[in-house]
Amino acid sequence: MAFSDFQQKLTDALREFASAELGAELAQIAAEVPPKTELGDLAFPVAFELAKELKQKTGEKQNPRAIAERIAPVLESFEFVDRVSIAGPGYINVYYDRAAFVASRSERPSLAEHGSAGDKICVEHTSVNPNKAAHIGHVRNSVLGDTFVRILRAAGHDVEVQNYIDNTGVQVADVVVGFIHLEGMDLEAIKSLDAKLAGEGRSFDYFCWDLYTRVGQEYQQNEALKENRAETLHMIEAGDNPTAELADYVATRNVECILDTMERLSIRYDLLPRESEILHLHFWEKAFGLMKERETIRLETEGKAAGCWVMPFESHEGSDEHETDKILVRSNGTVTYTGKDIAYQMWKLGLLGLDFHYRHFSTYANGQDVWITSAKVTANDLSVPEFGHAEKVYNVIDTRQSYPQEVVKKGVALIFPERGEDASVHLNYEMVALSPTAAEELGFELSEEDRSKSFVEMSGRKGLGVKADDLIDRLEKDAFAEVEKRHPDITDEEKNGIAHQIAVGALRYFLLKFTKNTVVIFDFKEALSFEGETGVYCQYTAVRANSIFRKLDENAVAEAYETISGSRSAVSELFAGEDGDGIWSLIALAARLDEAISQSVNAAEPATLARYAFNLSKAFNLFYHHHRIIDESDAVKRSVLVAAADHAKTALTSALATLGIQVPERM
RNA sequence: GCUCCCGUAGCUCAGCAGGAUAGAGCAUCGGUCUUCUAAACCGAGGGUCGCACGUUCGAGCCGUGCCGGGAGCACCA
Repeated sequence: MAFSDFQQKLTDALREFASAELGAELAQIAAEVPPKTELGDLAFPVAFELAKELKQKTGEKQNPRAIAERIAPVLESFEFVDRVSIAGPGYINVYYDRAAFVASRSERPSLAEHGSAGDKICVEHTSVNPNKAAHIGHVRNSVLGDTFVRILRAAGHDVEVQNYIDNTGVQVADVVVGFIHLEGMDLEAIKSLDAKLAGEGRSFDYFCWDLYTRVGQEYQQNEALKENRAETLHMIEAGDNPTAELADYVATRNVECILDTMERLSIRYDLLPRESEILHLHFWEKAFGLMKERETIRLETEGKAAGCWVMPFESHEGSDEHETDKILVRSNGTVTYTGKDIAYQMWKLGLLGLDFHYRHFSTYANGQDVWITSAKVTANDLSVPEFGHAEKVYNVIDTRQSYPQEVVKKGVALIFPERGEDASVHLNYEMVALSPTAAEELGFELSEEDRSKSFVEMSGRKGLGVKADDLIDRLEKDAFAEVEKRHPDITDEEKNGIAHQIAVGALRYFLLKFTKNTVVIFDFKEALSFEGETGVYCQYTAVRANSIFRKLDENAVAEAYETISGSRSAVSELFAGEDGDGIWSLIALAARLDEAISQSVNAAEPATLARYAFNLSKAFNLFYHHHRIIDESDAVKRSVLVAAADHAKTALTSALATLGIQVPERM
């Protein structure tokens, strides 16, 4: 049984007691982890609240300590509770039975079993415009999304991962304009360029990155090119023409490149829904019809938005410059992104009444398949899984898009009030910006104004950004050098493998340690660090733990648990002794993994789990420096130390896996 | 103008649903490797939690006002 189960039982008992004996109905019972191990494993400040409530009821002043005294025996009656103490003005501190707990080997009944079947959750993340290489800002989105997916799965949910491909948007059009009008290329020329780049070890998405920047610069002085953009965008949206075909090739190649980048970080997808299918399979028309039917939108006949279909939006004030309502259909009849997203969200929730066709896109090295949407029915080499039909949807999107996301959420809720606004969650996070120093290290000339700012925003259009693959390459190179220092004897292949795991650990943790609404100001020194609060520190800790078990006999762990079970009183004595609190605090922290995961889920905040992994690592290192495990001569103590290390290792490895961080055999 | 977010140690950030003496990393200074990996550990210094009022037994957290910073309010996404 885990600590979370203990807490559940105790709060239930408390609630019942308060109701039956004191006549107080407690809706929520606060519980907290005491600041120090000596103060117990769980604390209830509930006596303060009860004192207040009883005073209101009876008019008599109540002493919280006296109430706490009455509650203590109730909690003490549980077999997993060793004792209860009243501390300070009336805290009820619960101490678990340490010897009994440590004896139960922490086999994780993987939280998966807690989940109820059928509550499918859909998480959309990454959704990088397929017109250039991914940069560090995109990676924050992907790492947050992927980690949240892992956390949801660890909490027992069935999750489907979607990466939306905006293959018919302005950004793709811009690169297409570059290929056609700046490079003078047709589809065949692009294909041979692609082959040539591959031969030179250069990548297509990097070429597009530079080309996109050039197009952006050219627009500023070339009006004709801007006209080409509008025309190109129109051709791409319409489909079935050479420009659209060219755009499809460019977008698809960029998707492949971006998926390769993400695969380096162990980030994978189930489905790639494309905007072209939203258009061609008439998802919008269907949603549009439903919205008109339910009168959630109206056709504007006068004012600035005359001729547009808009959704009323009262919570935002209008002004001279800004409209109150959100335009979904432009006066020329085309649909805005927000409009298309409403249709897409409805599909995700299984509310649209239409479906995509699907085509197998590729298979990952681990055997997982990725599917992509298709406008046409295709012959399937594998049976197509069911996509969409989710109970709940999380959209991992930059906080700057909060306003349109609010419109989307409201739009869906207005059409399907029975599902409400809760069905769709905008998992928003702040951007990644560059420190002025980092921008200069990338070779960008900064204006006086930029230099005085605390950060510089990245810009795909200006080509200002840290490309994901560049950063991973650099991390792998640095990690390789560190591995070589420590293990000169192993093969390069092994070194590369370890360096890769370290690089991924460093990068993922770096992006997860900040809470979502903190702007990450990217700094090379910090991102490349392998010391202190980093993923590498956590990995190193787990590696240390593993090397203990590697040096122990094969069945030493099983024997340790047997010894503990057979000598309960000696174990209790040990825990009551001078090393007791120290050893127990590690075991207790390891037992809180479930709580860290459910907190992460409830707050939709992966940083919570990242911090937990770091704190557990610190606790293990403290323990490690305090005790010699293998050399311990006292058999009982040695067994407890082995069991404590085992509890910690299991929890840490599991926490790291949930963060998408692997533990190398050595490093 | 309106909406949202932020302000905690020199720097970068945590701080759970309001609870016990406000924490971590980095940086600085001083200690630890014949040992289960020193990518580590221990110690020291460093705080009017932006300011002011209020609610509460109790406020970094809640409310109001102010100051300072950021983002958004497109027929872009």
